[in-house]
Amino acid sequence: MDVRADTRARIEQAALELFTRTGFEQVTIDEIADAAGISRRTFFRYVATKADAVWGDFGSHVARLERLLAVTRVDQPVLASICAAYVEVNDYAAGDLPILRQRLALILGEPALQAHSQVRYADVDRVVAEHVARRTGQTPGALLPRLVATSTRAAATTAFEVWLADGTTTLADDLHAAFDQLALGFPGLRTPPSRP
Amino acid sequence: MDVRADTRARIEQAALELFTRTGFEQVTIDEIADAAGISRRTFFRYVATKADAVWGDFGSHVARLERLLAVTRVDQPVLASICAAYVEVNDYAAGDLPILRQRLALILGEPALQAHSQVRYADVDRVVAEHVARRTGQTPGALLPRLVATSTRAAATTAFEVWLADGTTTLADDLHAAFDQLALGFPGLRTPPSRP
DNA sequence: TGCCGGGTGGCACTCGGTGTCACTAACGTC
DNA sequence: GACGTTAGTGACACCGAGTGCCACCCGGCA
Repeated sequence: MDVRADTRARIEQAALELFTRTGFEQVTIDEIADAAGISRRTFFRYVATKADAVWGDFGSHVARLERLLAVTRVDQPVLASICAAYVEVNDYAAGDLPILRQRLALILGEPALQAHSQVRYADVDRVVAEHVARRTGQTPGALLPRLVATSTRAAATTAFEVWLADGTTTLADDLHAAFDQLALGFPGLRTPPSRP
Repeated sequence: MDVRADTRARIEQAALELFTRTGFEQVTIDEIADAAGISRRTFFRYVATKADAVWGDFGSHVARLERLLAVTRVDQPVLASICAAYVEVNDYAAGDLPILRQRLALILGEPALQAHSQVRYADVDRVVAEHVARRTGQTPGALLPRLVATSTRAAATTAFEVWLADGTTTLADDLHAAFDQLALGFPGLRTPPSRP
């Protein structure tokens, strides 16, 4: 089982490097396989699709988010609990930030990966919607749980974009900033461009 | 040019019918082409990808949204202007609602089409973000314009989902309900499940 | 008649993704 | 030591989406 983890890491590393250098669409599975020292067939034994090579094990991320949401205190506002969970899940060590940047740049920049992300985010939305439903006593399919799930994810995605583009801010700060706007109904919209 | 519009309509009609009956992934381009009475090669002259057969000319939709946003009055709240534009763009005639339902069921239900929708929505987000940027004097890449764009689209998508699943409500009502929640910072979260 | 341009179909090709089979290297059992 | 088992791998064939290229047809026009 150690071999598997090793080759999987080699695949992801090779894919990430080739994608960022040449562009997602331009890179062929054979090229990734060659770079990773495996065959084309073996590539698909480790990674379901080409796009999945960029997302590590996102499933465990979602599972962690779900666990965090399950143990939130009831006296905490719902949006705050979701924000805290997002922040915690995305609390990377400083050494991992460069790879995170690389991944995010691909996911947010390459159209094919943008498209694929929707499928991945569907799991996140489901988990958040169930959390909101539990908290408000509604069904997960009702308007409010769905809306909170999709718009908080929109907030998180936007925070990621800003964090990636800016380069000086903290991911946690950007997440908090986005969630604050959301929770207060966009007070920034009522602030004119220039006024002391 | 009349021939083109006709065959294009035949393609979309055949695709929509086959997709809803058999499922998006199961249907082959050859089958759509056969049903539309054209060759496989001609199919791709009218429709860029298999997924595009479901989205009519979404580009004109986005252009209409952009025009509507451009002429909004300055004294109208920004979120209200976006909501009104969404409602207006999606104001279908009663006779077109069945086809809209069919389309939406596919787009929101089939994973492959969900994924593709992300690319389509990127244009909508850009238009809305530019509108918000104009109104607030910020750049379209700043946090607030991006966030408003993505979360209003999330609201619209959720409204579509609820409208599709419910069957008794009006699309305009669902859109207004979602935007109201958003504009007020989710007052529904502060309402306990059962209390007179 | 010849020319031209739009619309079309056929064909070959690339590439992502899947199913199948054979091979090898462990590993334990008799 | 011979044997079956199992995990991991590679080779091959196959399917479907999408693209490039070329030949064809047909209506308009000089």
